[in-house]
Amino acid sequence: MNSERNLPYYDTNPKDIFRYSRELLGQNFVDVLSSVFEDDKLKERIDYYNDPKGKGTLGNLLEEHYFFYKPNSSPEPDFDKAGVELKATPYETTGKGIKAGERLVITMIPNAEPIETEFEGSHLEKKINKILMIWYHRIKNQKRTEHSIDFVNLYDIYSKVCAKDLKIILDDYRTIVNKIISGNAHKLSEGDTKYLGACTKGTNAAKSLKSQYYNKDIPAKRRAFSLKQSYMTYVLNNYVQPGLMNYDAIFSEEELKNGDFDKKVLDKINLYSGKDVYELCQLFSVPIDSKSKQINKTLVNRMLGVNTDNSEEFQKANIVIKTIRVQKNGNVKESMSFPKIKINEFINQEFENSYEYEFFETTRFLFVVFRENENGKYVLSGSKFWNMPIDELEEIGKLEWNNYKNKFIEGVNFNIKDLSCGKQIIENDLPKKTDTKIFHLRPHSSKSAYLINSKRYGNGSEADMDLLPNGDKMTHQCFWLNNNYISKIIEDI
DNA sequence: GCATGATCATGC
DNA sequence: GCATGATCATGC
Repeated sequence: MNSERNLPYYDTNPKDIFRYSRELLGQNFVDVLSSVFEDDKLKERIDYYNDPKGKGTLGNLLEEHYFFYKPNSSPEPDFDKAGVELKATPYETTGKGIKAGERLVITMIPNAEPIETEFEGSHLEKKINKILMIWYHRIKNQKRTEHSIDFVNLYDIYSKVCAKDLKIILDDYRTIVNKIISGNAHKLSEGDTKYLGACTKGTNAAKSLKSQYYNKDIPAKRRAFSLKQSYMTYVLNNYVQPGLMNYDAIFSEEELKNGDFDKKVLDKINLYSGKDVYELCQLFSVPIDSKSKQINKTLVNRMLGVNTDNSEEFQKANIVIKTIRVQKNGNVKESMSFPKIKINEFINQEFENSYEYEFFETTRFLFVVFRENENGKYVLSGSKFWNMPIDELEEIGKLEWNNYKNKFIEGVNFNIKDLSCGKQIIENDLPKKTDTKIFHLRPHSSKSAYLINSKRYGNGSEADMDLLPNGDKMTHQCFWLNNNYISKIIEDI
């Protein structure tokens, strides 16, 4: 069909497509349209692609008006003769550099028919093995068509640089396929896997449940295979613009030959089970500083054989290392903190689109447990990977999250309490940890600071406070994963 | 001994 | 100075 068209490039060879694509560099999407349309028609097209409710995506724009083929949702690659899939994808600038703006959605996971058990020869393989990535700079409040196209790369999963990634992607494919075949498609979550994820499709995924092929009783959200945002950030900073990020890798290609990344990680840590923190410090020549709060995390990185704060694989997979101390009495010593919230953003979100939902759905944790022995020393007892089960997140998590949101909207009341030691603490009537099962909200700042009825309290500064709807301010808050919830997760290690 | 509010340590 | 990870301290 393509042969009938008079294309400005050969669409049978990936290299020709790539060369032609590179001519986009430095242009924005208006430039692309301007070379094809004039006047009213140009204006109409620009408006069409800027309409946030419209179906025209920037990817469609390029397909239709730069590569000159009709957008389709076929399971075949976009450039079928060359076997190349086209993806326009955003990147963003952050304080620390650049990051991928989104996960890269590849192709729908079938729900009405069997899933292909082998990656090789699958629909996914056809769509993912060669991807022409066209990266545009997404800037807040800028019109979509004005984003500039800054990078173009041909991602080849079978290339040398991706060799290690492929092993992990194959692991991930197996994980997802196994969950679907066992009739658990409704329990899929992006946190289940490392580079390849099963993401929900559409903003109303929760409302558009479909019956699953392997379990007729329980419907599941429609999901798509995607490359996780954390992985895309790595691709951007290492394959597209090499040298921007540097992390030590845990494994060589040879070590990953047979897959099974998770087990190999756990083995590396469990090798040191039974040793206390003091012994481990000596073993890894880590200075012993009793006041250091991150010594255990440093030790975990050493056990994994990396000298950077995080490893390449964990960075790509959005795996977060959390060290956990369990006291003699069996209790987890502390709840686990997360980034602080911004109350005025928090109350204007729906749970399904919230930072917390996104965080817990996509993040995979490596819990490393240190248990206190009879001498009061903390001894490494083991480790496990964990991500929050999606049903807990969507039922209990949602309820608890909404209780906080509603309380903020309704109004927070304070009680100023003078302690006998001369200090003052400010109590509030937000839901308490005891009211929750999974997570609770608590202060998180360097100092406490409040503005209540125009009066200041606490030792902190303006920067320690967050604005409430009624104009009062309170110390920055963040969600904490309850220590007793964590206890149950790690009781077997 | 635990819950809750307050604060510390580190790296950039 | 701030984000992040982690831990402390008081009162019940």
